[in-house]
Amino acid sequence: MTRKKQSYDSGCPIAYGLSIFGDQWSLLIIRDMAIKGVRTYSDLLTGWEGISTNILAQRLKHLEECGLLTKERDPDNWRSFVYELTPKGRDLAPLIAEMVLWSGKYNTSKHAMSDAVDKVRGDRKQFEDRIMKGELP
Amino acid sequence: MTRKKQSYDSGCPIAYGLSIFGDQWSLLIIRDMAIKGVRTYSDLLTGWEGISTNILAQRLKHLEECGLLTKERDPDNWRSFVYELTPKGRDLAPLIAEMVLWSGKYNTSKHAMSDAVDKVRGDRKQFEDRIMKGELP
DNA sequence: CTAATCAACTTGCTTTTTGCAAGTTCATAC
DNA sequence: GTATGAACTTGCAAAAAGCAAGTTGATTAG
Repeated sequence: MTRKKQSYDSGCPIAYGLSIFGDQWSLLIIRDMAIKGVRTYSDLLTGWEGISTNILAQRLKHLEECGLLTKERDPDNWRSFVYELTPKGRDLAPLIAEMVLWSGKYNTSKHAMSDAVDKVRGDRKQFEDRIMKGELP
Repeated sequence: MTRKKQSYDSGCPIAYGLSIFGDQWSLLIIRDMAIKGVRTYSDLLTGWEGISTNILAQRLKHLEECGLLTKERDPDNWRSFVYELTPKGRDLAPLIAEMVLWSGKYNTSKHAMSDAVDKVRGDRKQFEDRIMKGELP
C-alpha cells in the first residue's frame, strides 16, 4: 500500500516527473516496453536487471494510475494481460534518448552497450519516432 | 553508509543513469545548482521540497563520487564550502529540458510552474546553453 | 578573550520502502 | 482432474528515508 506519496507539490516540473518515474525501476519498465516491445508481466519480470515481483506489481499500478500505461486482457490468451504505453508514456522517448546519450558519453564500463548508444546517436529522430508511434522493434 | 548499491551492472545506458540520479532527490539538487544557481549546503537544505540534512549530505557525496559535482572551500568565506557542477553534471541540461517539457505537457495541476515551462519551450537552446556553460541565472 | 552564531555535517532512532521467498487464483493444457 | 503457467499477494527481514538533536570548526559580537 504505497498510498501516500509524501508529495508536497512544489509545482516544479522536475519534481512532477520525479514523483512519477523518479525511482530505480519505472524507467526500466518503460524501457522494456518502449524499446524491447515487452508487454506482459512475466516478460517484465525476467528483464535484464531482475526486479522483484511485488515491486513490479506496485510500479505497474502506479504507472497505470499516472496514465503512462494501460492494462487489458490479451484477446488471444484470456489468462494473460497486455500492458501498453499510452501517448503520455511514449512521450518519454526524448527523455530516454537524452539519457542514453548522456550515459553513452560518460559510462566507460566495459559492459556499456555502445551499440545501443550508437543507434540513438546515429538516428535519434528515428529512435524517438518509433517509440512515439508505438512501433515494435 | 550506503556502500553497496545492489547494482548488477546490466550495461544498459538507462540503468547507468538511474544508478547515478535515479532517486527522488538527486535531480532536484542538480536543478537547484543548474537553474537556481545554488552552491552551498545550507541553501540546498532550504530548497522548495525540503530534503533532510542526512540525505542531502549522502546525495552530495554520491554525486561527487560519480563526478557530477565538486566540493571546495569558499575562498571568500573559509567556513563555507562551494559546490559546483562539473561538465558531466551540466551535461544533464538536455535531459532536464526534456523533463520540463514533458511535465509541462502533462501536469495539469494549478500549481504547475507554467512560466518556467514556457521559458524552456520558448528558447530551449538558450536554457541548455546557460546551464552547460555554468552561467548563473 | 569569551560567548553566541553559523555552516556543514553526523548520530541515533523511528518509519517507510525494498527485496526475497513462498503462497494464491484462475484459466487453460494434458 | 491434475499439472502448468500467468499474474499477482502476503509475510518477513534488510535497507533506505525521514526527523530531531548533537558535533565541529570557523567567524562575529560584546
